[in-house]
Amino acid sequence: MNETYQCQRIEPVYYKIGLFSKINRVTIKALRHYDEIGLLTPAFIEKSTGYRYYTSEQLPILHQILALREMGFTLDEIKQVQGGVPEKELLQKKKLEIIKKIATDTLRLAQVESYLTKKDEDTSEYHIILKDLPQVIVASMRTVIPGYDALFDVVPPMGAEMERLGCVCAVPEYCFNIYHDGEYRETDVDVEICEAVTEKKADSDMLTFKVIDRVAHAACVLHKGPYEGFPKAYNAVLKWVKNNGYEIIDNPRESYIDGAWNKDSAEDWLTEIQFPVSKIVVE
Amino acid sequence: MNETYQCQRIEPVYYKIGLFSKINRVTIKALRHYDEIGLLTPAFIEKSTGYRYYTSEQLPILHQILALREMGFTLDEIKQVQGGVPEKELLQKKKLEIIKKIATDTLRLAQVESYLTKKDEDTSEYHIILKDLPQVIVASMRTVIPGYDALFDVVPPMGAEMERLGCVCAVPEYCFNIYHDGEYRETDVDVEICEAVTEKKADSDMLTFKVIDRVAHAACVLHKGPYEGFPKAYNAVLKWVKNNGYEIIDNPRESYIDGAWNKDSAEDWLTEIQFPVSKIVVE
DNA sequence: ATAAATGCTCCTCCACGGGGAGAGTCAAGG
DNA sequence: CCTTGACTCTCCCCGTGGAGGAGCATTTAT
Repeated sequence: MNETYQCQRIEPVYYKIGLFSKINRVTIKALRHYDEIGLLTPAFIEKSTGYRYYTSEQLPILHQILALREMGFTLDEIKQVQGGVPEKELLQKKKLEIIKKIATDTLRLAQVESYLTKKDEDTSEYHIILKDLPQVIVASMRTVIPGYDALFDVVPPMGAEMERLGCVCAVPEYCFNIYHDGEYRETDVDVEICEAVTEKKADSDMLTFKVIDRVAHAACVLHKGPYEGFPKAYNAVLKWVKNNGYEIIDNPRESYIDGAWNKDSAEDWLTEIQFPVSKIVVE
Repeated sequence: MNETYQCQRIEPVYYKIGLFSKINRVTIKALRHYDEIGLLTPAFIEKSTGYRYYTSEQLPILHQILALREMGFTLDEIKQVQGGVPEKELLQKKKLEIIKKIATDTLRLAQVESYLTKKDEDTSEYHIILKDLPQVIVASMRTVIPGYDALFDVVPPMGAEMERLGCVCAVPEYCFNIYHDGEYRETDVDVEICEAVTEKKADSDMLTFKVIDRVAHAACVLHKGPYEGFPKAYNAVLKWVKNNGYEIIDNPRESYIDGAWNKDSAEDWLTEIQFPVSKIVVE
């Protein structure tokens, strides 16, 4: 039989995998994969050779698979559709999924861009991350000090008082300051020094015990080096918060990790600045 | 040594993996994984037990990792950053990546939505996919026929003529019509019947041979059943094209896959409708 | 008859871990 | 000193959606 015009009448009943893949612009690998997972079984497989043979009846199924795949469905979801799960339901679900993905990507984009612009003016190495701060019980001492240096004078007595009351520090250790002034100031600073403990004790003149609620989202930055560098770190966080569509919902905390008590060089001091924030809802 | 206020002065030099994971809200699995791939090595690993011990010096590195990860960097890319590859470059690259991803997701969203609205009014099962139609050599016969039924009268003589000229059909077989009327009409239809062949022959009165250029993007839909159903299929494609931000750039093709020549029942006929399209660029 | 093209199965790889098995370690309390 | 429970270790399999390749069988064309 020659291969001339007859081809229009004599349909090649079976397509081998290579031809079928060319017709539909799908890779052979993919077709075999679909067979493997039972998504698209060839019309016929010759037992002796294992060759897969497809017919035009597989075309609509394959088209459906390709269409759904393009829309971002996983092969498993496509299988569900074939299994009779209402397509509409899955489409709705998928729609929400995509919307969510676009939202997170948009956020990422903003983040990357905020990094890029920050880099332009300032080569600092701040990395802002969002954290979830758990609820803690703290021993708290609120006082007004003449300046930041005075911190070193008030902390040791606080430690002594905690010992006297039999406090046990929480693990992980968490010691932080909250500044209650609405603005940055160098003198007469209204500061609250908090130390996480395992349980409440009776309040004393110096100390009060309280529960500090969980903060679902806090923009945090690690600052390495002496405390003079704090303003830069604060600026980095503030800029990030602005650029990424958050707003500050509470006073920031300074959490002391490494300091004079365990590191000789001020260059090795480590502090984390934590800003409770909340996503601004745009409508 | 008791565990009271002293904790502020006696830094636990080493954090075990569990504590370190709690402090930073990272899973233990992830920390071990980072160690494995050399992204964040613990400060010290005890040889006898294999326990990993971290110190506060790992904190900034981990923060950087987390920040970059949140921005969508892969661990490998983060490793490159640590290896000295300029961060800025990668950020730029990542930015473009994200923009691209948002674009495709937006497209997907449009597609899903177009499906959802279509489903509301019409339970048809059309799946539109984008294809890349390759360049082909065709034997072409352009003629005006009184009506669609007349197609069956003109195709057989065309086959005979092809045989006379010694044509060899291409594999995969590709036989399609192009309608040159600007609008839909029932009578005096200007149709061009094309059949892909392996090489050009001399033109005859009936046939001309030509090369049909590749079409980078064609919106395609498979129609199963008799030809009366075509309008619905056309509508589905047209709606899809509109909803997904494409425009039609050429006449549609009807590609015949199964028909009267090999299927007894008209319900089994299979035709693909192909619209050359192009993405509308929004600026 | 022989060579080229095509087909087959089986394997590893990608990113980012999750989940669990089975075993070894650490700290506190009795 | 012993137990208990919490913690840690390594090792292995699982998931996406295939890509890439090795090694071997089959078909097709010259």
